[in-house]
Amino acid sequence: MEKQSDYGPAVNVNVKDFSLRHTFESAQPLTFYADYSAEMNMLRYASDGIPMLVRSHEKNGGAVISAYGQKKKKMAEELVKRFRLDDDMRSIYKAISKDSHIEGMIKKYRGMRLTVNDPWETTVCFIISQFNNVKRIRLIVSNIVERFGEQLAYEDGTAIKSFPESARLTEATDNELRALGTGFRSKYLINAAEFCTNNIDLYKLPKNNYDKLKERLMEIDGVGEKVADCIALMGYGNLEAFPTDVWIKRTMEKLYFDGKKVKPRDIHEFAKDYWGKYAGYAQQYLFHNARTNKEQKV
DNA sequence: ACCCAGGCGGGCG
DNA sequence: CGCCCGCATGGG
Repeated sequence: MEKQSDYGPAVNVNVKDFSLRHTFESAQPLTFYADYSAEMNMLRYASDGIPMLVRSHEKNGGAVISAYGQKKKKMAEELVKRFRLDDDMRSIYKAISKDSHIEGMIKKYRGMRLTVNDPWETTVCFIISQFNNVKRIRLIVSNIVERFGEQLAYEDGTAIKSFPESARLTEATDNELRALGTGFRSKYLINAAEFCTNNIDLYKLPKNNYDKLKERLMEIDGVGEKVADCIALMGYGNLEAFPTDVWIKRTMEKLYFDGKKVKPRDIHEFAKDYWGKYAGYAQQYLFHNARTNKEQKV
């Protein structure tokens, strides 16, 4: 590893309540393919054509986030948007701290942020996520970036690839995608690439209208209720979304339904009443806690 | 060997 | 509508 300064000039952002490690480990789109070093607390990825190296120095409840790359202003904007640095975590924590369960999780994973990712990138990631596990999702998404991503370079020439746009993936064949490990999801990806390139503009969807946004996203092949919730939350930043996967279902039944089996619809209804406009944040803490406590490496 | 993983679409009643 | 099934793949 060369010196960080070889990657380009630095821009620094000061925030409270930020943990790069907890954010990376909580399995969100960027973290499926970005290169993270726990030792350095550092993330490498390219966003919107800009190669970035992000380091976070965290102490006493605050953090200095530094990005090294070639466009300081763009990088600062990227950091604020991607990691939701404008969120006042104190007030969000206060709003969702409805019981000792959530309080404990906030204490354990304080600083874990939701991320806001490119809508198309998020769509691909969560189509791949279905009937799959996080380790394999990381492998498959990384394979797609390596195979179809645009080749870019840091200031010192170090190579990095960006997430491929939908038009690029319309050129992919079923066999090529299956070779990357996508399995039965390959046809969803092919249909989604075509649809998102020619039939729907993901960048003009009503991101603040939760019901309408989900309805439009579910027009995409391979996108159902749960994946649409993930895209709404992590692709559009709609915090009302409460993705209910197997982990959330289990932990919600255990903590809030007296161990009884309930349907996702009941969980959604509960979450909306209980956590309201910040339900999505509660979900991410519940999800990460459930996975971490099971010590599942998958 | 068997079970599970950030589910979905299609078919049937 | 609700329910049930098959689906690729690798790790525990």
